[in-house]
Amino acid sequence: MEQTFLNQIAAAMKQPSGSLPIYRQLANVMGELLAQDDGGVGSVLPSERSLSAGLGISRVTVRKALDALELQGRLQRRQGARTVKGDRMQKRISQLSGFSEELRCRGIEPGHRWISRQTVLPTPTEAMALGLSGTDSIVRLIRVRLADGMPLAIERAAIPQSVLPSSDLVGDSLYALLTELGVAPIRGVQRIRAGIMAKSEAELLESSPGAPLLIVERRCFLEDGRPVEFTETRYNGERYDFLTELGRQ
Amino acid sequence: MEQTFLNQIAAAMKQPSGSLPIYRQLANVMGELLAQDDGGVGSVLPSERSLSAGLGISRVTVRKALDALELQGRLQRRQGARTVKGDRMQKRISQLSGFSEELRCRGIEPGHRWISRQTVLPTPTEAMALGLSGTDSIVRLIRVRLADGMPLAIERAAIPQSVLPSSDLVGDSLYALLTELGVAPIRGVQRIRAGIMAKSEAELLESSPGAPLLIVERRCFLEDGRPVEFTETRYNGERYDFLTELGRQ
DNA sequence: TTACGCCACTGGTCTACACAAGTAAAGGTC
DNA sequence: GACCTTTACTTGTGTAGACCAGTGGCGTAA
Repeated sequence: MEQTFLNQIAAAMKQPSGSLPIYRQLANVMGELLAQDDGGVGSVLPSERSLSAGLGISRVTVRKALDALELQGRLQRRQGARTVKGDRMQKRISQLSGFSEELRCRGIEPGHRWISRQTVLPTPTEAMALGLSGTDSIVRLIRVRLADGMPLAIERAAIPQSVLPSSDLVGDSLYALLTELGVAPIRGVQRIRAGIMAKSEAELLESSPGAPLLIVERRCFLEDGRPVEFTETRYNGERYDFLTELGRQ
Repeated sequence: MEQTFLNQIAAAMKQPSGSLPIYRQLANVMGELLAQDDGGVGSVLPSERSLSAGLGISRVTVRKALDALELQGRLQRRQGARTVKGDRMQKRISQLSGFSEELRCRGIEPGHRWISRQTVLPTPTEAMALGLSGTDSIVRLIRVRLADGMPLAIERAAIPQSVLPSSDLVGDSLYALLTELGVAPIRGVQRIRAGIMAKSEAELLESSPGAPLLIVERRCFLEDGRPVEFTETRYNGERYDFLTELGRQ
């Protein structure tokens, strides 16, 4: 087992992969093998030293790759004992991903119904969140998000016009468009709170006034700190919840 | 500035701190200094090499400490440019910490009022969450959590009796006790959802029925996967919310 | 058979060095 | 003054080697 694993890694590492650092390549390759591998939780992996020797990579570099994989929960290490495969298959909510992507990961077919899509001036809240003056236009997108055809949430997104020139460009996936434009956000902060459904919201969500709402506000940034998006999503509290992992360290 | 910063670190590092690895000591010390320091975001920190030389620590070790701090968002690094102070002062919810600790970080004085504290048989939900049979006893702790004297949440914790022999041992902080017993949890999963306040809950929280609730269920484990704690906390949705960071990578 | 201790091996920490890649400021040229 | 080049310095990546501490299997002694 160990030898085959090592050979698989060696083979995969030989393929050119765009001049990534070695430790990152190794983490990617091992991550894929861990995902494919049928062996359940607890499968034993090659030791650091045999990886180092077998791949011709220094042990320090191997450890950097393993550090990353351990942080992701893909493997478990214990001093003195062998490194074994980890158990976290679920997505962490701390990942930055679009609504559709997240739902598909849960095995649910995402969808949406547009409520409005226009270029307007921001509300004070939106202007504050995006660091704009009141006279800088934004693109505001409001839609009902569907899960397997049922209304799940009301989403209200604001993007500076300097980032997204026109609301007409937006198709199904906002994230896909932002990626295409080269302004995909990579950092963000998120606030989660509870609320009560108003009558207008209850109609859109096919529920009843007074039902619980899970409200998520999200601000996303580019690497340089430029704000890209401010989104408020009001989930039907009876149909949705969040899973978070609480971390070592 | 740089020299004083270096001296402060050197002084703090001299104090014994329980045989932690050097890189962890350094990360802690620098973390505290970053928190105290009045210099705003962007303050320049000493270079890796000057830290290494000034403290008599190898650069690799210094880098491990800086890696940890960067991961926490306490500082920002850019190849070729100097390392500067970061902007995240808030705690990440993905940290595993007790209620009191978390509130103190927000500058609020925590408190609690016991409702009950007993050794009983688990409910089916608790037994499932803790991986127990229905005949294994648990310690169940129910209390109202206070923030600056105001009721903030109702907390209901279940701990296997094999972990916590008696409910009498529990004082103010459950986490402090678990740490003392050597069974402090280090991993966990958390579910966040919304609900509506019932009459009995509204009385305890000094609110009114129908108000929003933020419900957090948490399962915590030891390193080896042994469950330690299952807690449901029902926060007053009008007085509390969660902040999460969404992550690069 | 059981208990203990040894030992090979594992991951955890640390050092010292080297080169690559990026930044910013000093200095010169026009 | 505006612009470009040089240069000193920064962080990023990688290597080789060392020692420590914990694990688990094997052999030996009770």
